[in-house]
Amino acid sequence: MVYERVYELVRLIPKGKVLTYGMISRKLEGRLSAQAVGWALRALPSKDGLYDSDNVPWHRVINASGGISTTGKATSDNADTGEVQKKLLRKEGIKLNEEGKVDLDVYLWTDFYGCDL
DNA sequence: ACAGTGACAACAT
DNA sequence: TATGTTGCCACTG
Repeated sequence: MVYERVYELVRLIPKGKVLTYGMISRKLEGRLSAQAVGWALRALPSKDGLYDSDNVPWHRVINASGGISTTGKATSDNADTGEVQKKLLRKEGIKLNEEGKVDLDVYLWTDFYGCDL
């Protein structure tokens, strides 16, 4: 399953850093569109074995503007994901600006392109 | 096999 | 600056 590549990548994000969907997409070199990266996380089970919300820091993945995309459209097992994500980010020391966005200049995981997978 | 369904991004008004 | 449009592609039933 291609989604698992995304999960593996997300698992490598250091605490206190974030990545954007587009960056992950580019890292996977066309295997997956930015949108598909989002779908992968959307499909991430809350607790179901190898890849779940316990060992995949999905909250460190945000959109190109540094914002949270979950939009409250969540499924039954992930209701208020947007708020949860903000909380988790703050817990890791990531501060959000007035618009509730992450400051990419500060928290973006720039070494990402140097890491291999 | 087929259609519906999405946590996005880049570009064009 | 703010919307609209288009390309995107794996997963599920």
